[in-house]
Amino acid sequence: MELNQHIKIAVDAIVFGYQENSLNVLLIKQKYGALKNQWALVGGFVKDGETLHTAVNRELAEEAGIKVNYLEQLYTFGDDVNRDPRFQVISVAYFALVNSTKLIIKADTDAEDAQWFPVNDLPKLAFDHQLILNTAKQRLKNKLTYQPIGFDLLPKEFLFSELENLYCTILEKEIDRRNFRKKILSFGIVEETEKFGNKKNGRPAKLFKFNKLKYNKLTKEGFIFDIYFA
Amino acid sequence: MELNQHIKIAVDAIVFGYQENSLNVLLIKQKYGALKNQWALVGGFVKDGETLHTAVNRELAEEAGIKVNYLEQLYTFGDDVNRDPRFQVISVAYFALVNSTKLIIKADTDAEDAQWFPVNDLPKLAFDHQLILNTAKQRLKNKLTYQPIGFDLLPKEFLFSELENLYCTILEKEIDRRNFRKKILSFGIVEETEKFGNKKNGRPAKLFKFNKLKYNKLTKEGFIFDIYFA
DNA sequence: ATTTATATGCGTAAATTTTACGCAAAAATA
DNA sequence: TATTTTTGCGTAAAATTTACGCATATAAAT
Repeated sequence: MELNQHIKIAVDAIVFGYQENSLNVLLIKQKYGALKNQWALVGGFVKDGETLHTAVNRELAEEAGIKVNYLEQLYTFGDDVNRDPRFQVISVAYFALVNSTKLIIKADTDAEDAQWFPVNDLPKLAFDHQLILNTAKQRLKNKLTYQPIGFDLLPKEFLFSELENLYCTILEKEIDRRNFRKKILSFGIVEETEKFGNKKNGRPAKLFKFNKLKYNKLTKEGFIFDIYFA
Repeated sequence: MELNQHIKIAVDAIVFGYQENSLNVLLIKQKYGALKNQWALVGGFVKDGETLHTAVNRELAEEAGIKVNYLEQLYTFGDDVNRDPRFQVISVAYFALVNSTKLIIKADTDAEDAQWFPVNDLPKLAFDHQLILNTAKQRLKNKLTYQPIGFDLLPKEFLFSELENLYCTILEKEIDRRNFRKKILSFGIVEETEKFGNKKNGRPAKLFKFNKLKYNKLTKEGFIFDIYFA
């Protein structure tokens, strides 16, 4: 077979975190190479013999040193042959969620600098990374309504007000606090703990936790997570 | 930059059609090459300088000679480095819908054979194409409930019973005929024509058509297509 | 010609879910 | 002690979903 193909393949990861009522994304500035001094998504070329999944996990470890709560393939970008000015590169983008309250970005990585940026206040990004990020934002917005992935952005135990704010912030919508709580609780996948959060004001609020096992069980029985608010 | 990468990139297309109350998929059997005498999805290697979109459209034209109603990227398969026994190949899979009632596929030429197969009665497929197909089936099932893509499998003008059967068949569910009709009509995106279908038995049924422009307009205003039946 | 079978088109009551709030309780602060 | 703030629970009205009934229009059977 004559196959003269010189296209290269890369993986990129959009890592979302949620801090102080803001949806943030992890960006990297590399020490060396083509991306020196430019903010970019975590990512790099796939190595021979490596799977896509291995490649993206390796990049997450090497460049950011983080363990994500959620990771799924987002989209493969290859409709602009000049998206990388050096040569033709197709990028398989992944979409990751972390509980960023416990994130410490290691110093001894390939990255010169790594920082959280609010998705609504980003610096100029390398290549077509802004397009990739927009796609990821849209996916997150959609998926939040039909899969229980919001929990992957919060600590294991959280307040209902935190969950509610996360939904309002990401979906950019007003949601009635009481109806939101009722609906989430009606699913039976979130459980009350004995602990209380430490907010300054108001009545002390119980901490809740997401029961993933219960969710998986219910899903097998036909349950469909769905929260949409007009 | 030292980049010694030998992974090759291909595109594959899962083409769905709907005939005689059956969801079918288009398969190709090549007479030469690595896929000789094996049923496989439409697909092939991406050429240097070609976009993914161009590549998949080229393959659809070359191998099947069809014009599809709907095309979207499905998933990129690259988590099994031996999915192609020859060398490491990553495949970007696309998902296509056609109105196969008036479709003439390029049958049995000297280079290949092309045929429709019911998705529930398939021959053994090449490589990991069965996995790709399963992914596509699941995507179709999901998407059918939240995007008006069922119309892309039917003729421009169709009977309500045809639309209803399509939903029942693909979702593998019983749906109340009268409630289904009411719900679809309530969206205001399907219009009655003056024409009637030619069924053998029963009261003559009006032909309907999908108004895509209206759908796009409503979507901009916040409308969300959604048909789920317990 | 009349009856029977089949599929269509419209309607409606009951059950369920969503929506829009009211309000008391538990804490911090003035 | 009063005020402010946030939480937690409740409930009535509105909207939607669900489960059907039934007349109608045609072809096929008698």
